[in-house]
Amino acid sequence: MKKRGETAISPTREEDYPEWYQQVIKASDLAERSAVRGCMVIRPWGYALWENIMGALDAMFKATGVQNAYFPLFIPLSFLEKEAEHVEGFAKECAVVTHHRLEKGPDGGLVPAGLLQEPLVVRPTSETIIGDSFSRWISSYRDLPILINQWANVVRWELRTRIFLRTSEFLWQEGHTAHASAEEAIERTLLMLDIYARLAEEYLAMPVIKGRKSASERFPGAVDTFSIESMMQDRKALQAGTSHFLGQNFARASGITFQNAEEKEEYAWTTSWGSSTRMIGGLIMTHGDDNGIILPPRVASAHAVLLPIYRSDKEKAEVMTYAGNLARELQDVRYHDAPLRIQIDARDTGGARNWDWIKKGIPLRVEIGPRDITQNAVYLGRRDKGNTDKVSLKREAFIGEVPRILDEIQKNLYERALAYRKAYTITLDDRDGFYAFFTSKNADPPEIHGGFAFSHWCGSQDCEAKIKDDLGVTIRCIPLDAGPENGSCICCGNASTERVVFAKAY
RNA sequence: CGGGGCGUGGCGCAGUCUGGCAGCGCGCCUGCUUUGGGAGCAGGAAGUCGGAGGUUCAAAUCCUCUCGCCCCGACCA
Repeated sequence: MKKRGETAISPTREEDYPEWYQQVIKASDLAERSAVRGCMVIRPWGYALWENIMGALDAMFKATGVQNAYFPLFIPLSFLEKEAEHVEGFAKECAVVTHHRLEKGPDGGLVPAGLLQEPLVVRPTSETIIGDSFSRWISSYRDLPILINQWANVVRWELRTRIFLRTSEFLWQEGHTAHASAEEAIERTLLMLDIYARLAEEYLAMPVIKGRKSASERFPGAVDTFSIESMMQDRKALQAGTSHFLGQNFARASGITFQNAEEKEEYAWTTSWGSSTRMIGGLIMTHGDDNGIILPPRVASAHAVLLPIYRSDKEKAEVMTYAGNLARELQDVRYHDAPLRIQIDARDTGGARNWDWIKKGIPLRVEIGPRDITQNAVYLGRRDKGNTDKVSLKREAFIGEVPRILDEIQKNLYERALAYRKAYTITLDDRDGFYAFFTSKNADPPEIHGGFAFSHWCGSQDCEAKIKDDLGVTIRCIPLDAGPENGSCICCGNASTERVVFAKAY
């Protein structure tokens, strides 16, 4: 690792973005690779972040009537087979449990024994097993809607993993609802999409585009898939949450029926929606800089760290008392209906201690030394500003101002990310310009290039596939807030009625 | 799963071509001196050189096999 270099993280984003991503996670103590292929260990600093994300989402879900429940990790193979498209979508990445016992093998090691009659699939998602429950819970239209969420881990046996963005096991929430009408189910699908957008924009400070997926990007078995899409600092798109209208496909597969008011039996209309630890990857790539991650205050693992500065033992005692009292007072301050999260780092490691917290992305660093005690003040550094850009504030004023300062940081991060996205979002109507936009000037390694292109698409899967083959660019979504507009397809030139978002994607 | 690259103390790396005591920087531990922007000096701990097998008097280095990681591609949240 570079010491006393220009930046705390090496390489920089510019030099090697994927490697920067790995290094920044390592340097921030968010997570690390594990002994198990493709799986990660989420360390306390990262898990606290996830807990805050969970807390925010969970409250929003519950405010719309959703209840939490828990379903088994194991899914009978036969359940997965019930929905044809669904099987096809997930079959390749399923982990399968075939045995239930270990025995001593001939060479002293343990070998699986006790073959299961029916193999169990480790859930890649839970539509089928939850559908099984729904089929028994629902008999009348009076039982509907049913609005369930579970916080769980899922396993998808990925060929290529990237920490937080695509791991074989990941943590997520999956919501599953059943309704008496298609309209109500669609309304729920879009409502949950809105909640994901709110989480991203208000809590993670990540501007997103809400949209509908093209048929080829749809969830296996869904009638319609919606997503929120966000631009990372390498200008690739990251899908940070998805919401699916499943029509009656899964109801049919799982036998979820109800008797309507006219005494007729009908299949229910279902939805599912999910968001995962992948959002943490998005957070890192949206806000991180060459000195580490930058945590938005609303979800930050901690809001402020107090850094006592002292020479003698006598000074240390005084400074520690001052810091301890300050910490207690700060913990009584409410920030968005919760106490401030405060840490004290009393390590006697000089300036290196500062850099640790910069790399960890904590919003506020509060230095407290003898000088501050004399002046009844604190010396404040902000992660959204330069590392040496610090100000002295009177103690009482600081305590009163913290929520406002945190909100200002939150806003700055959002504005910065939005400005970045705007700078690399382009409306393109000519094919050559489109190809040039998505082609790097350097072949190996390619520099950071491209972005989001709003272009017309005729709706043909052939055009979509051609652009993907030629450029590695896909349709991220068909934006919901854009109205119809006549134009010609960026690929084939045929008539088109709307613009879609093209980008390279994670 | 195909192509490329890389595995050497916690992190970053040199050493491999041309076999000969396992090294460097940072971090860590102890002591002293320091301290408002990555402190200095002295001492110290920490490695089955990814793993297995082979060649050799001798292997981090050569050969065979294998595992893992990273990048690109296909697939996916």
